[in-house]
Amino acid sequence: MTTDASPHSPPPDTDPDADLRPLEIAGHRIDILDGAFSWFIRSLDSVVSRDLDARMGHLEVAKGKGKITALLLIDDYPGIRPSEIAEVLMRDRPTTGRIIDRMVQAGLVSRGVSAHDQRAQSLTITPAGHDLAEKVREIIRQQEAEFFDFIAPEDRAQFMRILRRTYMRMRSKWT
Amino acid sequence: MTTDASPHSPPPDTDPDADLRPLEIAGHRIDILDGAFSWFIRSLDSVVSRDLDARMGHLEVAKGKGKITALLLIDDYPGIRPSEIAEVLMRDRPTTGRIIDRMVQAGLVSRGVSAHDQRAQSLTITPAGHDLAEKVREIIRQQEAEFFDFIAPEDRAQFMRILRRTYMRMRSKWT
DNA sequence: TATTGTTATACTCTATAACTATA
DNA sequence: TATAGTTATAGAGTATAACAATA
Repeated sequence: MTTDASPHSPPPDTDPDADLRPLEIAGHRIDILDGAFSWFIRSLDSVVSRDLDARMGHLEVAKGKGKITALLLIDDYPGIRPSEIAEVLMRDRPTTGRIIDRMVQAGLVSRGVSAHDQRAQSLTITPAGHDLAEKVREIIRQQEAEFFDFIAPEDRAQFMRILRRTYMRMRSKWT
Repeated sequence: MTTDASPHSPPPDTDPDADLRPLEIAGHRIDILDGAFSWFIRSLDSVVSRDLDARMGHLEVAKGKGKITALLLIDDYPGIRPSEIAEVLMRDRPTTGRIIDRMVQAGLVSRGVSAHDQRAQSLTITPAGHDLAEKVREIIRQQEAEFFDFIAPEDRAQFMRILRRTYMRMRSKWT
């Protein structure tokens, strides 16, 4: 474990018992919440999303969930359908449709009709959309490197493994 | 696609390499997103929050983040101040104030003036608020037991440890 | 009859800046 | 001057049900 002196060195994490102590904030123990997976996941989400919004600045896809994923999917899979995007997002179709509406209006994506099914749409990226996708990918890489730098190197692989597992299992609950 | 003959059978959980394979959804690999902590945390949040909302039904504190935490804090710490709640929530004071407004209007919480500082408020729970807090605690316990049942027993302690660490480190970023 | 996607409605949360009252 | 909290405003996401068109 390196002790690379960071400019803003965080509180001493040298205490091996730190992981076992009850959480204390503003002088109050957060007893009930401590121990609840849901509370941590929801709290983490707020902070990560706020940081991401700040990094996205005023790009078309800032704010909310789903826009980034939808953009990158369309960029990677020309002809993908809204319902497929909805499946990845675990959102309903009205919500997904509105996300796509925006991107079409912003000139990032264009809608076509699927060759195989007249009901379905075929989504493709525009040049402007592709440029944005590249920018977004770079921002995500930066956030991973800069924002999550506090995750101990020895924890990274394990954290990612558990997150992936959790995500895949959650999908089955979603139906 | 009509060539959708590919078997949909997801990887059996028995496969030890499942953790290493790229994620595939709706027949598409989610390459760039796979590997990003932010994406998993944000996706997990959506599902957990939706499940929680469903369990909360039409209780006063359903939907959104912060209401549950605020209610439980006030129930546990009579006289707590809005700014302390804001610190736990990692939210600004306008947002926190509005959460409290609601609870006051719903008769769950009452506002007083701090004995030590005329500027500050002293929040206390009402009988109705206390009853609700008890219900909420039970719902959270149920969700932890039922919804997160898919987290492998051997992963639980480690996942919680990493989540707690991550949460505490994130606080320093919040400022 | 089931599926793909849209429309309409009503309810939320969020961010920012400007304001007051007290310390 | 700094802190505690409020008000005002503008912008966005969310859930639900009902709808049209195609399979």
